[in-house]
Amino acid sequence: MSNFSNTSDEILASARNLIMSGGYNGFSYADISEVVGIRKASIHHHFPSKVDLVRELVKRYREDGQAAAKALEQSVPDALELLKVYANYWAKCIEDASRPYCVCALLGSELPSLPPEVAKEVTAFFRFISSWLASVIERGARQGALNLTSEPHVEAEAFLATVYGAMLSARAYARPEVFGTIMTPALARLTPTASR
Amino acid sequence: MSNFSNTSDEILASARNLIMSGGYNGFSYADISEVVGIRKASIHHHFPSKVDLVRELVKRYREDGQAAAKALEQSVPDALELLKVYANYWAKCIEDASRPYCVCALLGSELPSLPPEVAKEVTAFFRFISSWLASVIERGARQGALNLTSEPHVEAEAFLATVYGAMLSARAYARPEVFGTIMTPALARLTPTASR
DNA sequence: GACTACCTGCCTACTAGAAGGTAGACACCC
DNA sequence: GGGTGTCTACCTTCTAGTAGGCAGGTAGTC
Repeated sequence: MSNFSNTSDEILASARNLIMSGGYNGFSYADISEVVGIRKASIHHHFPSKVDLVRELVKRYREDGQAAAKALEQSVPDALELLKVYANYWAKCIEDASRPYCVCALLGSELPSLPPEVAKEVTAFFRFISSWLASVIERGARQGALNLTSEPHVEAEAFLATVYGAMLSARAYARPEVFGTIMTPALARLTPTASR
Repeated sequence: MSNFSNTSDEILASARNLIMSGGYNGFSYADISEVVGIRKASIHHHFPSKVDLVRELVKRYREDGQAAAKALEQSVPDALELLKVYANYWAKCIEDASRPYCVCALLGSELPSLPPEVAKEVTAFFRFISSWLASVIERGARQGALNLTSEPHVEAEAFLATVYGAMLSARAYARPEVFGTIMTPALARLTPTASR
């Protein structure tokens, strides 16, 4: 509560960036030490093991997501608008290359080879994000703000899959705009016919 | 051309399985040597470096995909049916856990940290699969076998993203049936209204 | 105020094991 | 005899992780 520019936060931030580009086995304590400007041993002081570090990282990632979701629901009452804001968040991240990939998308695909403690957190992230989207979509359907063709939870899974698939495509082709190309019609499909 | 049960094929097959679960940095020559029952040095005889091994692996993966796509187009003339067969191939792979993930999906998400030679092959795979899907969808639209709401190449990107996103979700929740849950409505949406 | 004790964050120096890779020998086969 | 496939033995570099020391700050006690 005293130190302003917290070292352990810097460690987590650089680990996040490194995972974002190469996954769990794609970075080492040496990589972090170079970025943060600290010795390897000092990282172990903050996070005794690599599992501790990544577990904490994913836990916070989920908690931050949960807080952002809550804030978003209060500031954006319209469900369709909310989904657009969510999609747009990723579009911006990918386009300006600031956070061009979701940490959990990468860890999720590596899931079978991840240490179980980390895998648990990653699964928890996906459960959160999918149930949040389902609740948003369910509410939107009740209010007539969304045009659904399936059950809300199915639409939520489809929407999530589209976002994460679009993220992969944007990366695989090295063409950030692909994300928008895929998301625009996906959002149009959810727009009520009256306002279309 | 002489050896029946080719050792280098066995090496490639086990590398494929290992990459499928943990990505490029998630396996080592020692892992392969255990599976194949051969010494590390013998693997270097077939594939001098790890880059050689994975480059060849992805190249063949793409070539096999191209051959399968060609064969599929001849045996399944209807575009919608073809997309169903393609989706069903992955559904089966995920459900019986034989090949529960696309090698290139994993390598694609790790793209920025991959050796450039490997990255090139992975990008080539995505370019192939997306242009193949676009051609199938374009043909289907011309023949009235598909119901499109966007340009064929946009529909192709959306379809591909859905497949790969659904793959990730199935893995992230450890629930194989999620793949089908997402793909069924996606395919229904492409079905012409007359036959719906 | 001074002494002691502890805590925090960082350091140097080190370890064991795993990583990718090499050198060279042996056996088999055309 | 030359090519192919395998082996043992080895190398270098990187990996996560440990041991122990030191500086600076804080808190308690006389």
